Amino acid sequence: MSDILGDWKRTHFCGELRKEHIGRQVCLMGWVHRRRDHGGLIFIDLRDRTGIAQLALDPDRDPEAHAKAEAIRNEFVIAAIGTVSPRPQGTVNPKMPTGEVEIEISELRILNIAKTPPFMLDEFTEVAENLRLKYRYLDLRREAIQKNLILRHQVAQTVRSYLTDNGFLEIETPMLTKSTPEGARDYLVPSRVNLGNFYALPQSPQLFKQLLMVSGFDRYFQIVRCFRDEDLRADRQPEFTQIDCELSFVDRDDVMAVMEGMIAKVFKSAINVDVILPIPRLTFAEALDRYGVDNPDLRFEMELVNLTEIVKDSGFKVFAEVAAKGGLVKALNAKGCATFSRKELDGLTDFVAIYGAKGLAWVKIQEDGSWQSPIAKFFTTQELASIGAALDAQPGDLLLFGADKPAVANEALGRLRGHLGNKLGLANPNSYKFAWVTDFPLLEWDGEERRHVAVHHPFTAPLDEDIPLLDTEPGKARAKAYDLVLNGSEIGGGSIRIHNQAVQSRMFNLLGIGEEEAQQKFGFLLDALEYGAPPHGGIAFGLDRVMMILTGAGSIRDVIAFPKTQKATCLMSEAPGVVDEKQLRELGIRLAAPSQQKQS
RNA sequence: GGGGCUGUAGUAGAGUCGGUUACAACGCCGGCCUGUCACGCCGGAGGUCGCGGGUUCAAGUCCCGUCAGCCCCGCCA
Repeated sequence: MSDILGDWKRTHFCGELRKEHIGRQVCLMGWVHRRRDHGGLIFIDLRDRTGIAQLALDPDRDPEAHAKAEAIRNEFVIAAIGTVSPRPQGTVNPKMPTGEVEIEISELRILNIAKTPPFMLDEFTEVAENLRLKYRYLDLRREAIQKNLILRHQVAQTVRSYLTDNGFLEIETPMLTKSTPEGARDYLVPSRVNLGNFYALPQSPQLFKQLLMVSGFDRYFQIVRCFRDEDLRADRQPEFTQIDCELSFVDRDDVMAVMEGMIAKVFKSAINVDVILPIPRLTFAEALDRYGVDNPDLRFEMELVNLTEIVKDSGFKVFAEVAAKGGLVKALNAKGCATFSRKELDGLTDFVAIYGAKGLAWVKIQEDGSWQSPIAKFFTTQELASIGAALDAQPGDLLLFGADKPAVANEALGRLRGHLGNKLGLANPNSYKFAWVTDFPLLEWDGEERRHVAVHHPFTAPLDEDIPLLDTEPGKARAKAYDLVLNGSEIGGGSIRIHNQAVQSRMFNLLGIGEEEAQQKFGFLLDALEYGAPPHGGIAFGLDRVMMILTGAGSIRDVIAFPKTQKATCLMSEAPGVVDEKQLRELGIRLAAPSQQKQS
């Protein structure tokens, strides 16, 4: 049924043919996107990764090729030789880049037939994602997702050339490495030659890149896969890609300056957006105060306002008690939203409840300036005036209040701010607002484990002026850490590292990692720090998240060729799967009782 | 571990208050058609209503459970 390729050589890609090619004899190869059979004349839209070209088969001109074309169906793989011709007057298709020409086919070869695909591969058909993932190789033929992956390649190329131009060396680090405490759950790989021992897949090449600095490579980068066995989200996959960088003899400003240059170059080359440098900075404390979260969407205002001082002595017990217990009373002004219905307000209350808020007080400012609100009656005229002034309340505005422990009040209102920004269309999808967030706390108290844990990671250096705090109030020490935030998404983060063995040991101590454990888990790093480690620091960007923003993808799966489902399975390969008893025996592994295993 | 949404021909959907043979579109198959481009016209085939149980004279529809996909909380240094 199908023909051999023979000695045919492709001369052009489908999407590149233009008026300039008229008169040329060309040989195209690709997939049949669509066939239009007029009884006599047959048109075939031939597709490859560059686009679509129209093949014209005329029974009068070449009966043999035309007869062959009658059997052709969608997604057949064909090769065609013909002459690039102008389309007749009035039949030019301005919607297609190749719409001014067509190829008058003289010879046709069917290189492979194809079953009818389980779903249409055109740009119009919405397909359930589980089906797309099962037939991923077909889904990947579709233009939208091909464009994403092609852009991803271009971004990777831009990154490589920028970093190379700036003295970075691309060096690979192990995939089979050692499990370390702290951080995410590891993916483990059993060792056959060391029965009972396990490698861990890297959560990031953190320790190795620091050791490369100790080795004197000065600047390192890697576009590298990382693995974290945690639950998935729309922007989180168990294996994901980092643009991982480390630099020697630098402080924070040096890292941020080099890296924002890279980001600017990527955005210019990928989507022709000019990133204004330097990227503005705000401290973690300021971000929380003004936006409630450490990854604010800066495309719109609607900042949070702290009303704790104004309401702490008010007659509204809910607010007064929160203030008395050290909590926060904050509010935001949803401009022009006094028209919200009761149902919409309930929806907002449900939304903040997700983040632990027990309620959401509201005030609608009426056209006559009066306050419609269940809580207005609890405040004095003076208090109302102060609240109104603090929030710049105007007729038609909707004021929304949260009162809780600082963490809950900030997160609930901060997330509400982001939610409203999207709902009200304040977040312009064509706008790109970057910010560095700096001065993160070094440590965070873990109530469950009753110990401090590192906010960034255990190798992050404290601010020089906060080092004395490590002995007195470690929880107040700030870190030389920085995140790059874009449109409400954290796209990168890094820090200056501890390069002094004594400080690193002290850090482990603060984290409740004993000397023996530190030696066992991180001994090689501690040793290395004693052999002349330069001051160094670095950063890692989430390439997948960057690509989501550059492509406008709603899901991380749309920028990854073969992604996993929310349950971390691959619907195409059906990974993970069971393995032979023999394989397990070689690894010295015996499975727990079947009742403890997932049925499959 | 928890909350929510979805599941009906190959695809994406409609299906009212539980009531006749589950509907139209796209795709597919056949026929016709020499300038279409999401071609058009005529005809045809195609269904375990995710799966299991229950209520009922009667279930796509109501109830319970379960599976899968998605979104979220926890988790993700």
